[in-house]
Formats: sequence, structure tokens, C-alpha cells
Amino acid sequence: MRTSQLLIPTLREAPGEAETVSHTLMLRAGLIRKVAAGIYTYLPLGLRVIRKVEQIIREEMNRAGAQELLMPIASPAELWQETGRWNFYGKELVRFKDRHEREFCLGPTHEEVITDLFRREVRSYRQMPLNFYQIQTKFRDEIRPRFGLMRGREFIMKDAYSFDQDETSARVSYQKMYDAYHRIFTRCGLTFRAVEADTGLIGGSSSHEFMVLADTGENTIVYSDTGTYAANIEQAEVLPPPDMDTEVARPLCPVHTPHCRTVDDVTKFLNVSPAHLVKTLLYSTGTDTIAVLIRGDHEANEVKIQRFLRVTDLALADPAVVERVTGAPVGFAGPIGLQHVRIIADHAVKALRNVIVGANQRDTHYVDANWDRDFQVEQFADLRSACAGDPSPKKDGTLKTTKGIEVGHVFMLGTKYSEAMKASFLDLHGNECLAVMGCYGIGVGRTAASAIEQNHDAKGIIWPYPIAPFHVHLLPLTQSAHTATITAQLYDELQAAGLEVLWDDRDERAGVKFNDADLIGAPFQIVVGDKGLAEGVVEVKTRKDGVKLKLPPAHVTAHLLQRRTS
RNA sequence: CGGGGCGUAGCGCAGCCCGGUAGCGCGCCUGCUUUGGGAGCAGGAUGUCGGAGGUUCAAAUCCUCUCGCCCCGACCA
Repeated sequence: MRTSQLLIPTLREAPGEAETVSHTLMLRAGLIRKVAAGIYTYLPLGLRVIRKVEQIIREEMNRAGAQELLMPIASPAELWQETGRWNFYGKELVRFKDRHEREFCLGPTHEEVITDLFRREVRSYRQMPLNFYQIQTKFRDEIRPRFGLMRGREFIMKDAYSFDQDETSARVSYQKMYDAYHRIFTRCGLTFRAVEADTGLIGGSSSHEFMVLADTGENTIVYSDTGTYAANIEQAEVLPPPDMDTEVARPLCPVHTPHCRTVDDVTKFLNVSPAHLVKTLLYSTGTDTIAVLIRGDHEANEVKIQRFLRVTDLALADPAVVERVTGAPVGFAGPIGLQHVRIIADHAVKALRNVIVGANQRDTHYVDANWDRDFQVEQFADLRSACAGDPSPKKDGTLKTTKGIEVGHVFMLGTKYSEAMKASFLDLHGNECLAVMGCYGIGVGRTAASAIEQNHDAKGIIWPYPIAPFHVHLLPLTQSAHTATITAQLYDELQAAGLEVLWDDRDERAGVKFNDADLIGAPFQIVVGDKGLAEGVVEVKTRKDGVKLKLPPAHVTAHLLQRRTS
């Protein structure tokens, strides 16, 4: 393709709206333009990248035995009402009425539509297992879209849905997708990790997130430094500490702690480590107030607390509730003498002796409190988030933390949807059974953005070869007839060899072409100019390391064909 | 939804406090020169100052309302 025939509006300066590297570079390299918050146009260059990612996904999904179809973007309210998600999904689900006042929504995901298809068309176990996928534009009215394609409201997603006869077979389908995802992200040139993920209140069944490792990731993941364990921090199990503190219990003693409301305040004021303080967090479940005891330097994990309490509604109690329950302002809550409130505690608290706790009285804490003597704990459980330094729950090392971008998610659904929508089939014995489902998503735009997060330098993007918009950027620098002839020959020859070539045929100065080429990030640049041609060579520059190689034009194609895989 | 910030030329911004001719850099157009890492000179075009009301002789500037966007948080997967 010639640059003059392609809209590639590169920007010298970074637009103010962009915050992350990938967002800035996608705008600067002319891949995308914003239409509204979280809604983008893919410009020619951006679309080429998207198509590359889609093609890799398509090949690997087909290879894994999934079949492609395409569902509508609009779906009728009735389907969503059947599973209860019409109400449950909230404002993220964009709803509208057609001219006949019938209610519809824009699909944020397609479990309902695909399950409806299954129950209409599939009768027998002989037709199973089945796995359907589509690559399609989704719409979720995200509360806060950000980072360009990283978290948009409208975005392209590959979603797949498997239907199996039983749990065992479903597990096989799940594993096939898990393996396919590994191949897909590897082929996209990404450094990633599959981590155990939260299964929410559906519970029980497996879920893995595929995380691209990048500092700008919105998720925190923990992994074993010497083993294979990796999990979303929301999910990571924390083992109870093996040893009890051996200190002898000292007498309980109140201390004056003026205006010390936070762990930080108190520990600084008393000059002790946060690990010797136990914070008392009051949560409202909608019907109840619960006190949760967590060691001062640990982070409460609301997902775990929710799961433990078996509630769907959980939030820190508001100040009015805290004052009513404790009789003190926020910041001085403690378990001693706390009435009419269930008290649960994290495992770590059990191992502690002589801790500091709030006294349920303004400007007062207790020191040397001990749970077996001074207050009652209903139950100890895993209620905090893992942190760096914790032992791996698989006992294969010590945990470290890193940030990740969730590019894929595989999920065992079980019979949640088949049950709600009566998606059944007849088994070998003529019994009616519910299909066991799985669902599998990949964010296409997010995958492309992640690749930029991992592959860039100060000059611009450094595309991994398999998803680069073009393989070769051809840069004639001079206007001479000789340059023109050689450039045209190289262009034809490279294309004939199957390489995708972007030919910068603009009448621009060398510096402009170099800088745009570095920004756009094709893996190879070929520089053609009178200076080189006088010696009978052109330059082949590798974007990744900047190394320039002088080659006779006739050798260039063979050279690139040989290097393209490396 | 709570907190903070920003809307001025295609892009990046100044001007606003203290009301009085709308500016700078880049980009764009024309010409000449230049031509291997974002050229030089000369000339030129481009703004409902996000929108609506109000105050005032006079509003980009002050006041009220509104819309949009960005950031932090809550929320969601």
C-alpha cells in the first residue's frame, strides 16, 4: 500500500486525552480516533492490526474445534428476563425500545442468545459437544471507560460458548479453550500468564484469566517465585500462619490516642509496626452489620468476605452506622465490648498476641489485647488479600505481585443458563439432561493495545511481526529516477513474496519519514536513497533494535523472508 | 453516584484572577530555496472562545444553568 492512498494521520504531539502508552501511541500513529467516550473509529492502520489479531484467534478457535457464527448485536428483553439478567445487569446494559415499544438491549455478552439457539436446534447427545464462537462488537455502558481500546464501551470481542453432555466432557472443552488461548496469545507475541480467577457467587467451577504482564494493568496478580502458581489477587488463597506468637499475654491497657483514626496514625503515634495492630472493619450486608478483624498491614478482601458470609451485597458501613454500633466516631472501632454484631477475623489475627485495637471510644485504643481473653471471635477464616511475601498456597514458593491486563477469560458456567432457559437434550438412555456450558472471551482491541504496552520505545510502537499492520515500511528518501526505479522494484518483489509493504511515497523530508516509520512500528524498514545506491545498496533497519544492514536491492527479499519468523 | 480538573484554530497550549482589537508553537495553503533523522525565508487561510441565559456601555474573562471530556474513588466483569 502506498502512504498516499491511506489515511494515516500521525501526530507529533500527544493528545491530552491519552494517559497510557498504548492509548497515546494508537492515537499518535493514526490507528484510532475517538468518536465519543469509550467509542472509537478504527482507522485503516488500526483495523489492519485488529484483523490480524482476529485472524489468529479464528485459526486457533477453528483448530480447537469451535465453529464460527455471528449473533445479532440487538437482542430482545424476553431472553434476558428468562435468566433474570434484565434486572441484574444494571445500567451497563444499554436498553432501547423499537417502534412497536418492544424492549431490546445491545448485547454486552451472548449467553442468552446462544443458549436460545441451542435449545431450539439441538435435541440429542449425538450432536454434542458443541462450541460456537463469534467475533463481534459488544456494547457495555462502562461506568468509566478509559485508556482508549483498553476499556471501551464499544469493543470487539471474541466470545465462545461450549455445550457438553456432562461435567467431565465440559472439562475437556474447557481445557481445549485454555490451550487455544495459550497459542493465541503466544502467536500475538505477548508475555502473559494464565491465572486462577474469581468465580464469584456462581462458585465451584473453574475460571482462568489470561493476563498480559504490564505495569499499566488494572488487575493485580500474585504468582509463585519458584513454582507455577498464579492467581488474581482477588482470588488467591492465603494459608493460615503456621505458628502462634509465643509472647506471654500482658494485661489489657487503654491508651489515649488523640485524633489517631487510621492504622498509620496509631502505629506512628505509638511507635509500633502495623503488624501489631488489628483493624476492625464494619461492613453492612444490607440486612446486617458485621465486624471483620484484619491485621493492620493486611488488606481486607471483600470478595472473600462476601463468599464467606454468602451475601451478594457488601459495603463498608457508613459513618452513622459505625457510630451507632460502636458508640465512637469512625477510626476507633474495636472488638472489645462490641454488642449485637457478629465478629469474624482473618486467620492472621489468630496468631497474634498483645495487639492494639480500637476501644470504641473517641481518641482511645487498647494495647495488649488478646482474642482468647478480651473478646470473642465467631470464626477465623481467609478474609484478606494475598500480598508479596506470603507463601504460595500450592506450597511451591513465595508470592510476588505484578500488574496485569486481562485479555482473555475462560469460565466453566455449569448449568446456570441451561437451567434458567431449559436448554436440554436427550442422553444415551433417553433421559432429558441440561447442557453443561462454558464461556470464553477475548478482548480483541485490548489484545492489540496490550501488545503496544509490551512493545514500544520512546520513538513509537514496535509491532510483533504476526500482528503488525505492515511487515515492511519502504522509505525512498530521494526523488531521483534511480531511487524511484529501485523502490518500485522492491515494492513489487516484496509483495510478490507475500510480505505486506507500506510504501511511503510522500514528498517528505527524510526525518519526517524516519520518525513516522518508527512511530508506526513496522518490524522492518527499507531505506532507499541516492547515497546508498551509489554504493549499490539499500539499508534494512530492524525496528526492534535499530540495527541497519546494507544490502544490494536484489538480496533484500530473500533476507527478509528468512528473518521474518525471528 | 461522590471528589477534582478541563472545554479558546486540525493538534498542543497561553489569555480568564484584574471585562475593552483573540494570541503562540506545530500543522495546513502559495511561492522560492532546501532535501539521509520532524528544513529556511516570504506570504496566506482558519475560531459561533462547548452551549443557553444573565450582569454590563462592553464578556473568552464576572454570575447562573446546561452539555461534553479527563483524572481519582465507589460500582461492574
